[in-house]
This record gives sequence, C-alpha cells and structure tokens, in this order.
Amino acid sequence: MRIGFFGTPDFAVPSLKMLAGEGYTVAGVFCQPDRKSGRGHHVSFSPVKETALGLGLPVFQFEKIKSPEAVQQIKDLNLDLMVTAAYGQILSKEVLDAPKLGCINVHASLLPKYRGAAPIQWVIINGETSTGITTMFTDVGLDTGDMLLKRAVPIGKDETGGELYERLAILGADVLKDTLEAMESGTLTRTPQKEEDASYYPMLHKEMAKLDFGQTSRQLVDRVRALCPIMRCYASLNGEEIKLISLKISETATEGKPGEVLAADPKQGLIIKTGDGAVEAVQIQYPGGKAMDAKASLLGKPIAAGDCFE
RNA sequence: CGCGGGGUAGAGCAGUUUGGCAGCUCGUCGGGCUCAUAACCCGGAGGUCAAGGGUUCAAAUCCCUUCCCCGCAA
Repeated sequence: MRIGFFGTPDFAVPSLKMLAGEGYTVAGVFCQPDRKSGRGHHVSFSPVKETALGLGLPVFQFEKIKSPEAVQQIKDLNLDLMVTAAYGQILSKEVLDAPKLGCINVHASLLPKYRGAAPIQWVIINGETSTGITTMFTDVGLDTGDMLLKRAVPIGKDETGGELYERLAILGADVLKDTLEAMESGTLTRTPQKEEDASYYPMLHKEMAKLDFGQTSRQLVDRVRALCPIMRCYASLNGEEIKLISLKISETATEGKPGEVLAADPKQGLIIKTGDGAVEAVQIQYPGGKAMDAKASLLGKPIAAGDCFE
C-alpha cells in the first residue's frame, strides 16, 4: 500500500515512524516549509522532516498544498492512501480525491468534541478528566469526517499540555496502526459525527496566556498547566510582566481582591487572591531571567503584600 | 548578520550611570537564648565578579573579543 504522509510537528512523528516500521510504503512525506525560527532566526527543520530524512523518505514542502504543482505532485505519487496528523494546512477536495482509498486523519480528541487545531490544550483548560484519539476519514470540513476508531485516556490531575501531547502522539500512532489493519482486513466501519454533539475550539492565541485572576483557582491552575510548555502564562505586577510558570491551589483563606498579593515571603511563598480563593505561584520568571522557584526569587527580589497582579 | 535583557559566595539579588575596602536576603557551620522551634541574638566559613585582552596609580564598574543563559519576534 502506497501511503502519502502529511504532518509537521512532534505529534505526527510517532505515526510516521509506525508506518515506516510496520512496513508500509511511505511514498512521500509532506510537511510545512522550513521557517526561520528561534533566536538568531536560523532555519530549522520540522520534526517530521527530520524524521523523514532519517528514514530516507522523500520530503515535499509546499507553501500551498492546494497549488497546481502540489496537486500534481500528489497525483504523480500514485497513492493508495493519505494519512494526516497535524499537517497544518487545509486539504482541498482535489487533494483528498487523489488517493484511491481516501485520507485518514489522526485527531487528538474524542470527536465530535473538540474539533480544531489545539484540542489537547483545550481539554485541560476546560478541566476535562478524559480525552483521547479519534481516527477519521478526512473530508473538506474541519475535523468533520466520518469516524473510524476511537480510544479514550484519562487526563492526569496535574498533567501538563506538553505531557498529554506526548502521550497522545504515541497513542495516535497506535490507533492509526489498528485503523490501517482493520481497513486491510475489511472490518473497518465508519460512523458519522453527530453534529448536535460537536464542539469546535480555535487555535491557541497569544492573549490566552494572560491570566485573569477573576477566574477560579482551579481555572487558573488548569490554564497554566494546559499551555505549559508552549506558552508561559503571565500577568503584570508593578509594570513588569511576570511569567507564572506553575501554580497550585492555596488553602490560604484571606480577604482581598482578585490578583492581590496576599503573602510574598520565602517561608509562605507567593500567594495570590483569585476569584474564589487563592493560588500559590510555585515557579515564576522575570523578564530576562530564568524560570525559578518563587520562594528563591523572593529572597533577592521581594514583592510587597498588597501589590496587585493585573 | 532580526530586536532586546542577563552572567557577582550553595540559592536569589544589589553594586556598573559618576572607576577607589566584595555587599544584602536566605542557606550552611559554630555558639547563645528557650519548655521548645522553622522564631530571636552572637560569631565563622564560603568569590578567578562567565573567559581573554586593553586603558588606568587603581577595573565587578570604561573599551575590544569570545563563550553561555533568557525574553520578544517568526
């Protein structure tokens, strides 16, 4: 079976490795073009590209996968099946119709819930206790195609978005493997998504990392761990933007307005009033500095109780 | 050559503008106080001020070079 693989970030790597490892013919690997990134603006390869090169697979990087050249390239590969996993571009009907058997997508949520580009972070932000992987036939809508296999996993109480991401990437490869085996043995069934149960969540935006201390302690803690480590949540204190790397719910019951510093000393730590209680900022990071324990930071850079995060 | 911040005792920081004894909080070690303590008091140890070069009577501080860390942007 000739497979075309479409993916770009770390999430797609286990799936690609599985395909190669299970003996499927990966006729081409498509990923986003190389971008200048990081400090110094050096060009770096995406994880999928690195992996494909390591496996000796041909790599294709189109600025627009809908372009005539890209479509022609896909057709020329004479594919039986396309597999997508966090590719990063919307596929057109023309592309989806190219392979004989269609296109299978690996999505990191229990569809039809959490359609969209960042389901892993959103489930944590919303305080869900479980999520999973759904494989599906891709259609022209956004994560709306018929579902194939689904597998659920519990979300750890303190699990970060990064940790869940890693687990789901591996689970995704596993479910994809089962999906392909079922397809080959003819036991695969497709289940339409119930639109009335569907939910969609957008891509992550910068401003999502700004903390609103009017939220509950639980919401704040969930947001910080959900966005960790791809975005560091922050709030302003006395004109400085301080990143709050990790929070935990504090039992300190005290009066105050949301965002107010209830305590800030090396013994108690940095305690901040929230909408319904208080949180302790366990790890913080000042502009230009490294992430560090809040208690250690307070030894050198004191914060006055009564100051207020905004 | 994308823009910017930083490197000072085990940890966190001040000192650099204007060159002039290496400082602060905490930890650590010893002693004291106390029914007791994470509290309080007294004392000690711990530094190649990231590295190299230059200027100077004198450099953490000014100039040049290198290394490393961080944020933004992408």
